[in-house]
Amino acid sequence: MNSLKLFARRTSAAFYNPTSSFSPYYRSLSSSVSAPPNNNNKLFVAGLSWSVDERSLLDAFSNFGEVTEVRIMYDKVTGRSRGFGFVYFAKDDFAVSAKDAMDGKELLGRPMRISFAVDRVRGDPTMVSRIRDSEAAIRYKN
DNA sequence: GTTGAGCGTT
Repeated sequence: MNSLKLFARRTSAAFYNPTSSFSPYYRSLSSSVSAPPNNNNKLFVAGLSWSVDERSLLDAFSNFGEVTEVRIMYDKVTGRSRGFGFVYFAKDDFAVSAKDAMDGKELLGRPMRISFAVDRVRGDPTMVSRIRDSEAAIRYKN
């Protein structure tokens, strides 16, 4: 019974909508005190060409400010790129301007889709807000 | 020699 309710709640669109009172983020929005689900200094970069490595990703993003770390996710067995990665900036402003400039731009022939990274939480599946990043960045500011 | 939406390690 309870597990059924939980399933229904988690699969509802309201659960994933931070503006909904069904969402676990609703309280943090109301109080604007808790940690935001989005990191404004970490970028999630998807749509990467298989041949893009961390070096070329760093080169592409280091013009916008200090990049503290770059990661590309590789397949455990084949060792090939999974086509997405993360870029960590020293400041939020760097990430914001990098996203604005690079989102949709091509790297090695493929357009990158960039958004602000969400924190992965142990256990639960990662929840990605369905609202636009630009909107989220404003909404979750501080 | 392949594929193409996505939110990850210690």
